[in-house]
Parts: sequence; C-alpha cells; structure tokens
Amino acid sequence: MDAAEEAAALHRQLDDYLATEGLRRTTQRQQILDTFIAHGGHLTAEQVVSLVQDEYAGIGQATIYRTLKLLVDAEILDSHFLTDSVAHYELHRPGDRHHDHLVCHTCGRVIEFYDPDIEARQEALARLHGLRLVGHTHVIHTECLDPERCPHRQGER
Amino acid sequence: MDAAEEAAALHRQLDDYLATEGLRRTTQRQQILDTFIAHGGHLTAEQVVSLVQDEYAGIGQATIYRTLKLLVDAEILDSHFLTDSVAHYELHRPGDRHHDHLVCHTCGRVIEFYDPDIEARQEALARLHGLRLVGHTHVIHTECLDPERCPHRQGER
DNA sequence: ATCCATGCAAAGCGTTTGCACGATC
DNA sequence: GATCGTGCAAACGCTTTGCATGGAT
Repeated sequence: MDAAEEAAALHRQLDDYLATEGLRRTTQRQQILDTFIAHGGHLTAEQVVSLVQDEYAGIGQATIYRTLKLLVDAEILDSHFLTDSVAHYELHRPGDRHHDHLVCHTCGRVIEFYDPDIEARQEALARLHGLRLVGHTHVIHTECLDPERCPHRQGER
Repeated sequence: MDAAEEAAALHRQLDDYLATEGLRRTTQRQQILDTFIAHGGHLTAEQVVSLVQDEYAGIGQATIYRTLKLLVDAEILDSHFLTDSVAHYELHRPGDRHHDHLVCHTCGRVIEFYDPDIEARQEALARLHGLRLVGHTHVIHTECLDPERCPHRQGER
C-alpha cells in the first residue's frame, strides 16, 4: 500500500478506536497523528511537541502527552525507552513484525532488528522459570568503529 | 570467600578507588556501601535512601545519589533500568559474569540470567552494521502462570 | 445539553545542583 | 589550611494533573 493509503488506514484506525471507546474525534488528535505520518522515525515526546507546534500552533503539550498515550492504547504508536528514562515513540504498522533497537551513541542512528534466535531464547528463559512472557526491553548500545568517517554523524533522532 | 572477606574486599576496592582518584574516605561513603553489603539485591535509589537513613540517620539524599554514582564509577555497583525510567543498583562482584534480568510483574521477583546465545547474537548484530558493541539493556517482562499460587507474591524489590 | 477534550499553569516524580558549613587530607 | 564532601533546599527535566473554558456528540 502506498503512503496515502497508509495514512488513510491509520486515520481509520484512530477513528475506530475513538468510536469504540466513546471518545471524541478532535482536530488535535488528527494533527498529532499526521505529524507522525509525515516524520516517521523514533521521536521523543519533546520532539513531537516541537514538530506539532511548528506545524499547528497553539496545541498545548499536555494534549500531546495525553494523545501519545491514547495513540499507544489504540495500537497506532509503540513506545520504547531507547535511552535510559526518555520515552521514544514510533508508528506501529500492523503488518510489521515486532522489532528491537540498536542505538549508536556516536552518530545517533537507530537501527531496528529482529532476531528469531534471541526471541526464542527469551521464550525459553521465561518458561524455564515457570513464567509467562509478556514483553521485553532490548536495546543494543554501540559506537561507530570510526567516528570521524561515519556518514551518519551528529544525527539526532 | 565468605561474607566478611567479601565485605572487606569491597571496602578495599572503595578505598583504592578513592585513593587513586584523590577523593576522600568519608563515613557516609562507607555506610552506603555497608548498606548494600547488608541488603544485597536490586535496590532503587529511593530504597537505598530509606535503608541508609534508617541505619545511619542524618545522611542527605543528595549524598546518596552522589555516592551511588561514585560506586558505579568505582565498579562496585552496577545500575540497570529494570522498569522504565527508574534506576536500580546492585553489587557488582568482580568474579561474576555479566547478566541480564527477568522481572515478574505479578510477584515482583527479579531473576538474573545469562544466555551465551543471546550475547553472541548481539555481538553479531553490532558487527553486521559496522558498529562496536558497548553495552545493552535487556529486560524480560513476565507474569506468573498462576498468580494465586505463586510463593513469591507481593514481594517488592 | 451533555460530557469529553483542551490549554494553561501548577504540581509531581526522580534526580541534580548551588551554596555555606564541615570534614579530610 | 586547602580542598573536597556534606546537608539542605531549591532547581531540574520529563511527565501528569486540576481546573475552567471550548468543542464534539
């Protein structure tokens, strides 16, 4: 599906969620979703605040925090703690498989990965202790081998 | 080595660190380390504050936060983010191998694990992207299969 | 008309910092 | 006696909340 279709699908998902929960379909909620669709990637709440406020002035940050939580509940966004203690958000695309993150602390790149072996070992470990796996947090922290020559340097995302 | 020897070794490690860094050997720093030796486990800064203040009244929480950081630098403690955004500390025993954590959200248990396959895959993933592994955050979140009958219920650590 | 959502500002939480006093080297 | 550490309280960064107004159903 192309970008326009995907955007429409996400808006439909939002509308459905609002309808089934008996919540209101407000412009702010749609604008915040649009900002995500336009920018993609892994954004902190703070970054969303400034992006949204650039594009649609007058939206309070409380609304943004409340909406981010709502979009996560609606399974439109996923939240991760890529660096200690700061939440990052990204679009959750229904077709996509779950993935984890590799963060480069030199150049700021965020790389998504999915490793079936690791996934399987996690299941096994939970089972081994008589527990049911409900989720995991897995971030691999790295540095560039040659910071001077990294083409992604200084990127902040 | 028995508990007393181990405690002595940790104090020696602290003294050495302070000496080589030209820092002072204060009673507070020793008392905070003693609290860790006595209680072990995975403690949040908040828990350390209340444990230390119970045992040795009059220590300010700023001192505790500063000392926790110092003990991590001295490689006497390790810090982890077991739940989003709250730091937990535990004794780093030199002989021990690195480990990750499995947290049960029903009963509060924290189980340490080390999985060579996962470790190897992480190395491979970093290498695959031309990056150097510097660390990782890996927490497996679980629930008890049968919460009613879990012998560890309600434990908060 | 009802009730939810918004914007603002204030409060919250865990953590850090500025400062004068006190301790260690 | 110089310098570093401490305790206190105030500031911090990120996030949440109380409240009166505005908007969606």
